[in-house]
Amino acid sequence: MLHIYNTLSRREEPFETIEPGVVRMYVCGPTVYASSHIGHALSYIVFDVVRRYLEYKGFNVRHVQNFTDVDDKIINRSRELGIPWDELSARYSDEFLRDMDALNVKRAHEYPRASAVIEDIVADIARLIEMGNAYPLDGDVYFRVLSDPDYGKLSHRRLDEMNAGARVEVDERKEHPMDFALWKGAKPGEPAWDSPWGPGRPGWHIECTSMSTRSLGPQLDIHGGGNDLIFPHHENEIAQSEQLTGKAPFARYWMHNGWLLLNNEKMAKSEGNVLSIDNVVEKYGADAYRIFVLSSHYRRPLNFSEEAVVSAATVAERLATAVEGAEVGADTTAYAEDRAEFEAAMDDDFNTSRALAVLYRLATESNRLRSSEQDESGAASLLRELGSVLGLRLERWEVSAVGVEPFVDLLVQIRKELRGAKQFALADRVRDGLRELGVSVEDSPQGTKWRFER
RNA sequence: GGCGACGUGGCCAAGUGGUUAAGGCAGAGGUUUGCAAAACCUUGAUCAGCGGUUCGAAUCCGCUCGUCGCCUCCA
Repeated sequence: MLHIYNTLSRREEPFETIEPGVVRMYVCGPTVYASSHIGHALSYIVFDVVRRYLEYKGFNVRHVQNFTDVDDKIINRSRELGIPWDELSARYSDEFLRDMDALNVKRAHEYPRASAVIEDIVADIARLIEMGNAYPLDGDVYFRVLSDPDYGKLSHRRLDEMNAGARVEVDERKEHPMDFALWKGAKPGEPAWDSPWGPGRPGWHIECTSMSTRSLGPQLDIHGGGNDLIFPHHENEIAQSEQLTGKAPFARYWMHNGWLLLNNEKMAKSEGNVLSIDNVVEKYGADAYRIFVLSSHYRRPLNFSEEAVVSAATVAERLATAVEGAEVGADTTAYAEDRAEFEAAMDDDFNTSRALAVLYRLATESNRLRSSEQDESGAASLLRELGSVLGLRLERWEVSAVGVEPFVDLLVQIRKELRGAKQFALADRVRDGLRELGVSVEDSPQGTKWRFER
């Protein structure tokens, strides 16, 4: 049985859904004001694997992920660039989807946008005011944290222990320093929507409440996001949602991934130490980055290093080699133990590191059988199947070098004739020359194969 | 100040009370190869330090040292 670590209880809990067989999963999406980086990629790969594994287990997963497309950072950036905010957010949300496709992250079933649900948000805020959980203030609206007796239960902090204003100056007009904005009154020139409290835009946290309840109902099975979202974002979502719907828990399992570090420091735009997704995918390949991410447990912080990703790229090649040319969809019953071990690892709060060890063993097995001229298709098929649960494509890397293939084929054919004539010096010159051009040539009893090298 | 994560062989990383501490990368040796490449086989650690609990600890407790994160920008 699947067990998931729940941030709320700080324990692993057996996974039981609200509705049998159905998983309602909401993952916090990006604020689309700039390119996403490989830290974001880590998070979405983690939740992609969660989804894929749940689907493998037979659950009908309903996966919703929002785009935050109205907020201060977007407004600021659009001013800097002189581009309308909606154009800017559309540009980066499109780019985000392309990046996710490149990483083989399955698309969510729905991508609600904050700007498209303003009416719902206004209605929810009005209701919170009506119930006494929120109060208007000079065109803004704030959530009254003291109205939620459980406030702090996710992050396990108490209001009186928190160091309000540690990073941001406290607005003295608020009733309580931790009260947070549901609605922000617009300053001149800012994007604004009409509301009972004057023109403005939604605060950050309320959009997730409005969107998740509209898309998935008042209660979720899984709510996920990065570690840093625990406080305040998810804490505030819980407070709003549970007060609003009167139903608790808002989400049964709160999952949070650890942070990606670069040079042992948090990867963040403000630190200036970010690597772009397309850059890494192009250089190492999507499988390599996924293997790098999945080789450690998702809740642990992970340090990005050239060496670790290169190592993952080597592994990706090895796995791809092991399934290359093998019959697809062969009988895997002989490998039931390997499958069971993979499932046991994944059932243990998605222990992908252990799960990968099963794939490595299958790769070795497949290669060994093949080289001893036995049928490797069972091992290879299971490797493909379990690999796809981890979102691995297991394809050799190909350059879209349009039109050069016939020339390479010709050179390889000529080299074959030279070898046949024992003209090894010349044959090696061809091979070395091709390698310098990025083409590796491999001889085997079955013939000669060549491929582009990264 | 409050809350939390972590320190396992050169590198990455499982394992959280009990036979020989998974696995991968790199390195070394070997098989194969005209030579290579790919593949396969073999090969290394007593778990940051100190003290304690226990018949028994990497695994529990305490302290020390070190690293990282959160406390209204953030996946």
